[in-house]
Amino acid sequence: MERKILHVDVNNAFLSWTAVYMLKNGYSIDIRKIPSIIGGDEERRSGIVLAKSPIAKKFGIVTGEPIYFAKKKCNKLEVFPVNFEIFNKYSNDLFNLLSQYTDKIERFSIDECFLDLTHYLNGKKLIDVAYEINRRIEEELKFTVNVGVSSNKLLAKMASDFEKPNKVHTLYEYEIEDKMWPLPVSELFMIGRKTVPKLYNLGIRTIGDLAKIDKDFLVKRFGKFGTMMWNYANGIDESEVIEKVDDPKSIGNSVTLPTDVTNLEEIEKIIVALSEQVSFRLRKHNLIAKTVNVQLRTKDFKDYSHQKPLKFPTSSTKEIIQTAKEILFEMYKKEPIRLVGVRVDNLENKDEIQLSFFNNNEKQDKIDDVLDNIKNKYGYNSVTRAGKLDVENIVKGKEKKMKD
DNA sequence: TCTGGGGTCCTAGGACCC
DNA sequence: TCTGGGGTCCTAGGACCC
Repeated sequence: MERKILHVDVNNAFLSWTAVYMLKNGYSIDIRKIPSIIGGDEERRSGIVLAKSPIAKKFGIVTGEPIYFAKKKCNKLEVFPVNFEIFNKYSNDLFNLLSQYTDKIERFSIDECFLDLTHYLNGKKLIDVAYEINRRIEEELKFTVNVGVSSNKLLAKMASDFEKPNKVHTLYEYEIEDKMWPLPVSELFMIGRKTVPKLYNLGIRTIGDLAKIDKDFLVKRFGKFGTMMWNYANGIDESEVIEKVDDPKSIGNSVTLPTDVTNLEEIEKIIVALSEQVSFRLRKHNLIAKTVNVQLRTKDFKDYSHQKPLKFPTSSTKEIIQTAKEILFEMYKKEPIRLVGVRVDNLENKDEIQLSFFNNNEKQDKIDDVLDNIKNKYGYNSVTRAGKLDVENIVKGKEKKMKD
């Protein structure tokens, strides 16, 4: 039986949400209608474009490029900061509205959802529901979305990417040849900047070229990825819309440093602050980790990562800091470091882990517990170790609030 | 005053075992 | 007595997404 799938994608999400928030709080200009971007902090060396207005786009500004370049393309460009508190609120508003239509809904990212309406249409037509959702979001939430309509997730997602903003598009199987095959192969989901040149070398320029090439040839050349590319180019995708109540598979925190650092003790302090944040989030999910991973990026953008199993699965701040430090000492080669990251992998539910494998250090758990409660009540930065304020500022400064 | 930060998944190659 | 080979697990690195 053919499935009834929608993909809902917020138009210029970060910029639109910031615009809605500002208008609501008395700002008279709609920043969606001027040359504007949402960008990182240039002083912190995280100055890249995260979202752009349609007018900014006309100046040739692209997502991901340095703000410095963007400003050169348009000298009237207005730059607004990131505020994830606002983004999460509007993301939840969107999700709650869409949840009225089906229980089978997947939050694919902060600004995208898949809906499976196969058993939830109650006699309505899928396309009518798509238009209704499109209209209701604009009226009730004051930002716009594109809605893609099809029989699987891949096609619905490709459809929502057609003409923007505020549009509803279908991409059914019988439309693939007309609507999808003429597009450049780079437009296909999962074909990124490294794969495009490889395909070009094989004479593959459009999604249609990819669809028509011999599948076995692609599989020999690209393995599993070849199978996936070929299936996608032919509009084949059996994956289910999954309501993701499931736990994360890894939790990480990384930070670009205001200046390159070569001093090991400095990097160590950063590692401590990052580990604290990671283990705090781990406990929030009631998870324990089996592996710790440390990432370093050198000043010329070379990334290194090393991992190490914890002696026993844990969410203890002390243990995670300890292991992260050991990894750092093993891997650090006296180079100038631009970015430092800590992440935990191989996560398990704390209640499900076998007791014999779980070294239950009640005293340490109690300390983490007390500090977590204070953080939950008064904010993450309310608890700070003596002499660590500078580092906290670097790590937490990323999340600094947008002041009017 | 050039290049974020959060993730997921895959793969090549080495270690180790029988 | 020159060099096996299959299976499994682990690690580092890299691809992609938003």
